[in-house]
Parts: sequence; C-alpha cells; structure tokens
Amino acid sequence: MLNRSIKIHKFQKAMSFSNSSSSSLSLIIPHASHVDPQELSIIRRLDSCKSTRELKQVHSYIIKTKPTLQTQLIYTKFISICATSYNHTDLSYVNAIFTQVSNPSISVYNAIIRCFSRCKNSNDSFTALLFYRELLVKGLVPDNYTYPFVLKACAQSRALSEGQEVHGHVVKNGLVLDLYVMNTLMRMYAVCGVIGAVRKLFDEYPQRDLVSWTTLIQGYVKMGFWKEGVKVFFEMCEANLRADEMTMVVVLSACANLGDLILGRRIHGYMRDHNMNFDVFVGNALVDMYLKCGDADLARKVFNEMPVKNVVSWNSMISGLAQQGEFKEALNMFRKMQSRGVKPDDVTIVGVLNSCSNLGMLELGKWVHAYVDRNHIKADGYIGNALVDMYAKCGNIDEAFKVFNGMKCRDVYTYTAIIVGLAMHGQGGRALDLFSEMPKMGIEPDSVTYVGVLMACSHTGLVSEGRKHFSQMSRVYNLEPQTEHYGCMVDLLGRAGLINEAEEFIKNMPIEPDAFVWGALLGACKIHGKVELAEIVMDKLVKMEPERDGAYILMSNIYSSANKWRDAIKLRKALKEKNTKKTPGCSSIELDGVVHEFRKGDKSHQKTKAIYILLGEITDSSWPVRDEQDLLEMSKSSRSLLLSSIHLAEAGGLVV
DNA sequence: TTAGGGTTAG
Repeated sequence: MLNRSIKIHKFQKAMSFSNSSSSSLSLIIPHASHVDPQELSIIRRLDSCKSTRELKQVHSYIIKTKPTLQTQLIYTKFISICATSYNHTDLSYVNAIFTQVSNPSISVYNAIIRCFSRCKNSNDSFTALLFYRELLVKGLVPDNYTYPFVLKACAQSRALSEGQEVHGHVVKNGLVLDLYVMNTLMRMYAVCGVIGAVRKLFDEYPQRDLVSWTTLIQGYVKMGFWKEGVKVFFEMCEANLRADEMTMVVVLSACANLGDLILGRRIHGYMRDHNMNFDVFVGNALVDMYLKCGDADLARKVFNEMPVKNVVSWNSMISGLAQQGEFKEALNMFRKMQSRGVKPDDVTIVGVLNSCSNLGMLELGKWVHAYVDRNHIKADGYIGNALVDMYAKCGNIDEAFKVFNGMKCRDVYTYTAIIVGLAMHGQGGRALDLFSEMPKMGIEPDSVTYVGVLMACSHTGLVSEGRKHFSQMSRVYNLEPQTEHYGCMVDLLGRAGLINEAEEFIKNMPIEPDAFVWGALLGACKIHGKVELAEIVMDKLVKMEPERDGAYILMSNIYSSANKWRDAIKLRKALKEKNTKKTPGCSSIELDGVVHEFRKGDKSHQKTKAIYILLGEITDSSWPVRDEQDLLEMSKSSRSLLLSSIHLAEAGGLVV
C-alpha cells in the first residue's frame, strides 16, 4: 500500500513537471474533432515506421518543424504504435510522450494503459493501474476500450481486489453488456483463480462468443478442474460453436493433465476433421499432450511434422521425454536442438539438468553449469534447484553445496534436492542437519522432503529419529503419509532388524500397502535371512504384480543366502516357465560425455564383444583371446569404467 | 484503439 502511494506520488510529481515543460514547448492544441490532412500524413508516416528509433526521428521532425501537429491524436498514435508494432516496447519513451500531452483525453489514457498492460511484467501492469486511477482522479469517464486494458493489467499482476473494484466501476458505468469488457472480466477472475465468479458471469451473460467459452474452459483448466474444462468444451460443441486453435490449445492442455490418451486422440481427430491450422502453438500443445499421455512415438511424429518449431517445441520434447523416463532420448533431443542452432532457454536448461541427474551424467551437467555461468544466467529458482539436484544425485555433494550456498533464494525444492542427494549417498546425518535448518529459514517441508528425511534415517540406522519424523509429518505439517513414506518406515525398521515391528506397522497402515511397502519388507527379510516370512511376502507381491520378476529374483537370492540352493533353482525355473515381464532396470555410465546403458541380455552396445571378453577375464580363470581388436582399442580407463558398469548391472540382479 | 493459446524442479 505504502509502495503504491509512493509510486502515485512520484508519478504525480512527474506529471506536474511535464505539464510545465510542455507549456515551454508550447502549442499542444486541444483534441481535434476531425483529422486534418497534415495529421493524416503524419499518421501514415508513423504507420510505416519500423522501429522506435524511426518513430523518434518523426517525433523530433514534428517538434522542430511542425509544432502545431503535437496533437492528442498524433500522440495517441505514437503510443498505440509503441504498444502494438514492435517486439520490445520502450516504456520510458511512451511515458515521455504521454507527459508531453496536456489534459490527456480518455483516448490517450486508453493508449498508455494498453501499452503498460501488454507487458508481462507485473510492475508494468501495476503502472497501468496507476494511470487508470489517475484518469479517475481527473474526473474522466472510462469507456468500453478502457476496461479491457485495465482488466488485463489486473489479470497480469494478479490484482484481484483491484479487479473487483474495476468490476464495480463497470457496473456503475453501465458496461456490463459489452462483450469485450465481459470477456476480460471473466479472464481476470480466471487468472486470479476465482472460478465461481467466472462461471457466474458466463451463466448470467446473454451473448457468449467463442472467447467467452474458451475463457471459461481455461478457468477450469488453470484451477486443475480438467474434466470440467473438457466437459465445457463438449457443451460448446453441442451449442454449435466451432472451436478455433486457441480453444484447442486449452483443451489439449486439459487432456495432457488428465493423461487421457483416448480423449487426446479424439481431440486431435476433431482438429483434423475441422481442418484446423496446425500452427506452432497447436503443435506444441499436441506434443505436450502426447508425451504426458505416455505416447512418445505420436509426440515425435507431430514434432517431426511441425513446419515451424520454436524453443518451446524443443523444450516440450526434452522435458516430456524426461517425464517418461526416456532421459537418454531427452538428451539426444537437446543435442539435435543445438545442432539446429536453437538457443536454449531456462526451461531447456532445467530439462537437460533433470535428465543428467537421472542418468548420473556429471560431465554434461557440469557443461550445462558452465553454460549458465558463461551466459550470466542467474542460478536461482528453477535453475539453481536443478543444479543442486544434479550435483547431489550425481554424488558431487561439494559442488551441490557450492551452488546451494550461492543461492539467494532457497525454497523447499532446494532443500529437498540436497536432502535427498545426501540421503542417497549415505550422508544421512548431514541431510538431517539441513532438514532441521528449514524451519529457521521459514521453509515448510513437503511430502517429498519427508521421503528424503526418512531415507536419511533408514540409511543411517536412526530408528527413533525416523519414528519421530514420521509422526511429525502429519502432526506438525498436516502431511498425510503416502505409501512411499510407509515403505521408508518399513525399510527403516526392517534394516534395523525390527522385523516383527515392521510387520505390525504394515498391518496397522490406514491405506492399502503397495508393492513398494511389501518390497521393503522382503528386502529386510533378505538382510536378516527370514526365509519363511519372505515366502509369505513374495506370495503377496506376486499377486500384486504378477507380471514383474523382481520378487522372484529377490526370493531366489534369499534362498541362496540361506543355502537353500534347490529352492533357489526351483524358483528360477518357475520364473523362466512363467515368462514374466522383466524389470526394466538398467545400469548406465557416462564416458567422455556419452552414456553407455546396460540391460539384461542387451547386446546392442558397440563394444559388446570386448565387454564380454573382459567379463570372461573376471569370471573365468582361463584367459580368452587377447588380441581382440575392440579390446585393444579401448583405453585402460574406458575398460575399468565399463567394467564398473557391468558390476553395477550385476549388483541389480542383472547380467550384461 | 478493445478480449482468449504452448514448455520448467525434488
């Protein structure tokens, strides 16, 4: 409030200064009721200007040679052109023009409010509201053009109370039946999340057009009521209104969030049936929809067929593939993007770092970090968090802390990234220290932070600490534990040998235990050799996920550890006969910026032959052929790294 | 001179 009054004060000061200076420039004639030929010729010249620079040249020409043409009409034209014609609006120039107009009419105010409301920056939108307030103070009456601009500014700066005030003015001025005013009012409420008000306006308004329907759909979609949004779209079709591309982008976003591929394809079909123009916005929305619905092939097809792509198209593919777990593909997409000369933006960087974290690609992650530094991109917010996450997940805790400490604004995501990273790399104590720092910083943990905290306790054997945190999450932070949290607790108790307690814990769970929870108990059975209990748990897991082979393999390992070889062999045989779906686990290693992936039975690696020979060196005392060309080509370090990967694969129950 | 569109984290 104080800030605003200072702004108004500053602004009024500027205005009084401009009034006196404009009088020294003299000769601003009052608003012309008709356009004279000289004005018309200037307006034509202004229309042909290609930049603010050219505009300024015309401006100085008028001041020097045609001072009588410094009319409200001409100045309104100057401001309007600045607002609509160029990519970047020079707001200080627009302001300077405005201050040269004495007694600006409502048209001049409309033009300047429009100019400031077009900017995405909420400060500029706020300035637009200050102009609006000023025109009211001067006793001017807003018209049907003023309100759409003012309401847009309210929406942009999420200024709901100001928007409601403007709504009152609309009613008072009798403009409630203006379609543009109504639609922007609806949009203002939609952006501010007041979906009830959007619906009320829509229901009460007699003349809805496509924009009204689209705004209502978007209101629902923005609030996460995706099904409702789609329902409104079908109601709109029943009302015989033909949707356009903008409507489809919003509907596709609802399908994406619903993850409903059948619905998404139906909408795509609707667009084809209605011969819609597949512009870059529609293409991006389709790519996003297909990826969020899990169909990467169709997403790729749409992407490849897009005649025009922009950075958002690439970002949608990169982040969407990563969401599908196709991290390697996401990085390939990034490489392709670079080879096409498309400049990455913040979203690209976050997507790439996310893939690096999941693949353990520290080298590429470092390269992205260097890119961020080189381009003076602030490593705060999304990017800072993604960097912390990448370093922490890749095990470079020192670098993770360097980024973490260098961040000005840390939030729950920053803390969670480093807590999870520390917990994953066996530094539970440090993870818990950071967790205890959060309340002091005024940051509340969320559900994922608690997964990290419980993991930290589990890996450090801190049973009572874990119990304390588990009970605190609902008691203090009102976070209902999910199966992941119960699984962590079972893991914690199980690892500590408290098997009976872990069993009891599962029995008393208020939600149905899933495979994650039972899997944790089976893991505990393996550590502590509880064969009989393991058999019961395995039965449950097999019933839950008959298509998975994880439980069989773990059980077979439990039998082997207990020297029950016959049972182990019997189980492996049963597994083979059942033809179960193999757990798609894989191990990967980054070597000279390239990720090598290893899956069970997968022989697609270029150097498979050499790897098998080296594997033979380890498993067989009789040495295989030494003069294998591939083997000789591999450097010593490559060999040891690839072998580490093989070990990793084996540790996960997989054989290369 | 007026309104509605796509991508980002643990």
